[in-house]
Amino acid sequence: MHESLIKHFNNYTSTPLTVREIELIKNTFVSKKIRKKQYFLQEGEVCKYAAFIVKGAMRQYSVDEKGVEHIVRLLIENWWAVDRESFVMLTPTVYNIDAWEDTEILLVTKSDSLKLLDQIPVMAEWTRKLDEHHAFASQKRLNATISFTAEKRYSDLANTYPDFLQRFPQHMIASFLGITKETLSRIRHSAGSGGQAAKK
Amino acid sequence: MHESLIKHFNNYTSTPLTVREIELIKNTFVSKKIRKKQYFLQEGEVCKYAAFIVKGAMRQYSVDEKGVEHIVRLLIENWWAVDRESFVMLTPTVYNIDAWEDTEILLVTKSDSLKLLDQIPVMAEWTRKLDEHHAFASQKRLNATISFTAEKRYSDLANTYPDFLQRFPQHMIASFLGITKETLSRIRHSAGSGGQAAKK
DNA sequence: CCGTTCTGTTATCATTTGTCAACAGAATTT
DNA sequence: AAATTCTGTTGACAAATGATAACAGAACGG
Repeated sequence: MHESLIKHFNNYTSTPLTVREIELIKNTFVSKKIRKKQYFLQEGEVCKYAAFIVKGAMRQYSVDEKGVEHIVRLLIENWWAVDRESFVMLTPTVYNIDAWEDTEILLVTKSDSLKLLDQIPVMAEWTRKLDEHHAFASQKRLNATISFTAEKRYSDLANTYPDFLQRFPQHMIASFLGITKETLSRIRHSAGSGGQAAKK
Repeated sequence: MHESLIKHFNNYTSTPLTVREIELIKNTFVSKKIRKKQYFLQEGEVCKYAAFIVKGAMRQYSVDEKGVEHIVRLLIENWWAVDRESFVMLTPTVYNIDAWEDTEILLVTKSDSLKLLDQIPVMAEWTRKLDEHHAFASQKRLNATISFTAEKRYSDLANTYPDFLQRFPQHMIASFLGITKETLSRIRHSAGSGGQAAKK
């Protein structure tokens, strides 16, 4: 069950984890299952856990005054479900995170993650790499959002994360792109070129 | 000249820098002046330096096929001008960074920054804090971009970074917000409520 | 099995934003 | 001082997107 997490660590570091370190990690991360539509985090709470997704799919979103959901992240296997600001600063979150598929996650608290950071030397490198990775992705997405048309953003998404289109319904993809589901529907049917419209 | 950089370091760490460490930093960061409209980085280059802005203002932007500039970041004193992906991965950048005011910066190369990371223990903490800070800001901006109207984004900007409105012309603010200058002009004049339209 | 919800599409109309063009005052350059 | 560029505004029109509603098949739950 922890195998994918170990793999994930090793993917981001130059030195593989030792047996002892692996044991430490296995003893620290707690496994949990979340059913479809269950909340992992709700607006107003403090995000007490960071969750590594072993299997399943989740989404992170805010809700505006009109009750409309705005999805800021879609999450699948090997991604982390966490509101980092709330997790690090211990402030109430403005986001909700819930499961879209039945999901299996590995939980760690802030204090436990800090302990691991002390006990496992390569954790520092891992954290840095992951942060960098995250910063790159954010920068790209921001640039795409202000520079590209909705159509281009959709085809980018289709190329970069084709899984998303299979696993999340269109209205969630639309929300993630910052457009309505009707607009996405039209984009898909007009600009059939890049779209996997007819894929079954 | 390096004072603001030292202050900046101490702001992000729990332990102040020692005299020796301060010397090290002063010897590593190279001062440079850039005149208004000069490039610090051009599309296609590798971003060899990270630049701490001591005084002045800069902007980072991409240019699309039609030649339109899309500003992804506006930068002033105590901010870092760098395309992190290019700097870290040594890949060609897709961005341009240039000076909007005559600007004084402190430069560091990747290898020098890694040396400092070895020699100064609190640098690791500093890096982490800065990355976190950056991640929080990115998340917020992303959420704002997909959730809020252009009008709300503008008033948010006016509240969060009032300096920007004074120091950058409106067409840059507009580009930064992902709208045209005409739209921004109209927003400012209709929704006078939150706007500092009449401020001199 | 039936009713309900969910999902995606389409149509119509309203709103927002973009595009193009013209303009005027300010700032800059020569 | 004159010419040029920069900046911000405005108008008219076009294009993109949103809002609302209706619809139908799929998936789901009792």
